[in-house]
Amino acid sequence: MRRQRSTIRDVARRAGVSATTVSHTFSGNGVVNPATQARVRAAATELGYHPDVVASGLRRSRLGVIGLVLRPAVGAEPQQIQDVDYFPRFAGAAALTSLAHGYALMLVADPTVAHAPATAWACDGIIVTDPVEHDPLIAAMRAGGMPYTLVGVDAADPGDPHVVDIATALITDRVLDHLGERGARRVALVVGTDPIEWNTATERRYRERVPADAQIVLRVPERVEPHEGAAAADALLALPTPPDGVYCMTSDHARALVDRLVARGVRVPEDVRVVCGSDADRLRATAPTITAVDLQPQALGRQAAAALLRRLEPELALEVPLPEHGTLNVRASTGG
Amino acid sequence: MRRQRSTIRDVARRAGVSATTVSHTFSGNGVVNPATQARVRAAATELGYHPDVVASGLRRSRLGVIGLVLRPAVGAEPQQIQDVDYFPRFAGAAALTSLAHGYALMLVADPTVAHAPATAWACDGIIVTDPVEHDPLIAAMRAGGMPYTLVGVDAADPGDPHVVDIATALITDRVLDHLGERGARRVALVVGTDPIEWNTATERRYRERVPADAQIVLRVPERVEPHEGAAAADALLALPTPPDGVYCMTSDHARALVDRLVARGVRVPEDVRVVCGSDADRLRATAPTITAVDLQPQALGRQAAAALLRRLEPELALEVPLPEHGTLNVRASTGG
DNA sequence: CTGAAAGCGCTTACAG
DNA sequence: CTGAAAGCGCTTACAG
Repeated sequence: MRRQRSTIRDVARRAGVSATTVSHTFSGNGVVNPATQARVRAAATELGYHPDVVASGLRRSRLGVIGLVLRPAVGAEPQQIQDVDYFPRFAGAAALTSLAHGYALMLVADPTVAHAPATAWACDGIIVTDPVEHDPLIAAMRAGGMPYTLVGVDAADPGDPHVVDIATALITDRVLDHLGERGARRVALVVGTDPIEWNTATERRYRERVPADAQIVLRVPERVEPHEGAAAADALLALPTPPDGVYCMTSDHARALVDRLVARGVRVPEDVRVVCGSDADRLRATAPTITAVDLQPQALGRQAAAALLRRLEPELALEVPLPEHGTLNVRASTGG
Repeated sequence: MRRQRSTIRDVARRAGVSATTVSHTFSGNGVVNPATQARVRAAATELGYHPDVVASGLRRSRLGVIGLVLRPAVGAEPQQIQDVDYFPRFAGAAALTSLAHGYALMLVADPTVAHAPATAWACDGIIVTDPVEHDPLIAAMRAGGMPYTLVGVDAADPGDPHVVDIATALITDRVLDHLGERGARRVALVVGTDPIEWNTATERRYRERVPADAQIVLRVPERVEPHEGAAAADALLALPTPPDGVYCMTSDHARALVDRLVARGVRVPEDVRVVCGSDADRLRATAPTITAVDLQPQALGRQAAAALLRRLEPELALEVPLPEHGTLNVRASTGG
């Protein structure tokens, strides 16, 4: 859709020089007589010339674009975007960090998905949140020599250094500690099924901390009707010894779960304390409000962009603040 | 940073055909014998070949990228991003709508800003939120033949059809009506100074609705220390007849303003009712919570992406839900 | 300091 | 149905 834009040759002709000289003038490479430069710049201004980033990107193999793969939003319908709280904040912060260093941030579809627009490969590096176990995208990026940064570790390759820490074990500790402090003696875990660190490492830590005979783990797929959270509540209440605390990872499940508990006459937090693993509007919008982990999406977005920028431009000195992992927004569902 | 990727010629050589045939196979243009196609695809798979989007973009003048200029976040430091609530949600929704139709969404710097990465021009069309009066970016896009969609109207050119309606007058009416219902008889407007529709059309409507001798308008720049909101509170209280209602556009000003009112012993909402023009976390996070306009950023993001996609691909049949303009999140600052 | 020429990887008339 | 060739707009050795 670009069209009648003028090219480097138009400028060269108008300034009475070669395309090389125009290129040198704008890129700063080579040496150009200041007077000549002035002529070139004048001609460019008159013609409204901008160097074509696509052409130069093709030539130099450097586009000035960072790709961001938001998983599992990919492939989902716009209406289905899960974490309205997490993903947009993450992306916004990553974008601003990138822009501040001369890179645009492009939200791309997972290129390993069928029929994905190939645009995904038109970037200098890719941020992936969140990598899944044995991620085909990671394999493809490695094979293609595409620099990347992962937010959360690929369980199949914990040694990969290009990972931004999401501190899942620490967060799990904080949540279990908090539930314990608020009087929970028997805590159930309601966890998603996407094979991402956030799920798998949470369950692993839970099983390390909770005695085997007291473990209650319910796995509920992320992309189901919200009332599955209600079904989880029913399942927990149907146990011989129901839990008096629940750590529920996703916000829509947590909301539905708490609402069902209340509807069935269970007192929250007196009978059951609940913490959600990801903060969201719906947790604070209606009563009882639900205590949640602040995953610090903006801090993580900055971290991820900075990590990738350091890979792309090693000479860049980038300082970004660390996330305050394990921050809890304490609300009514744990007594305050 | 792309590197040892294989090219169309590698595939052609391996499959024993010409580059033309490979191109035809992947693009669907031209006619290729199915058996030949199979050979080509096999060779491509073995080599891990992906068509290079940059090269094809250069040739076809179509990249599959929609640009998004977030103004006035541009040029601001990452830490300064104003509307953590609005912009990320808008961008997230626009991105998903674009992806669903084969376009990536790229967050770009305002290309009219000095030293902006030229990447901004490497897209098929641009969404601008929010255009400023006499926007140089709009002029540049028109001159360059870049398709665009504006979110909010450029006051200098109200006839431009490529605008997503943000319904500022209607929203102003709803806010003033609400303040009136809650007992405000004398409403002040605290408005930003960026020359965008959101500010200018709000003030215009306010002046249409409020008798001239009762108008109180304070203009406070958007990008100042938050305590300027407190200064606005002081200024209002210093008036001979202080207002009993305030419509304050930005959330950080509104938060500081309300906190100062309370600190000075003014009762909110009994003495002064306050509505904020843009919802944000800080309005609902601490007491007194503040009533706010839900600007429907996600609906607007979808609208904007859809409008631009229709321009880029006229044959596309795109249905996206309309925003529910004028929705208020009613909170303590107007009595509940 | 300046320019002619080759080439980045692809697409597209055009000829066969 | 297939391929040779030109060209998208730029950059970069290289020669002068």
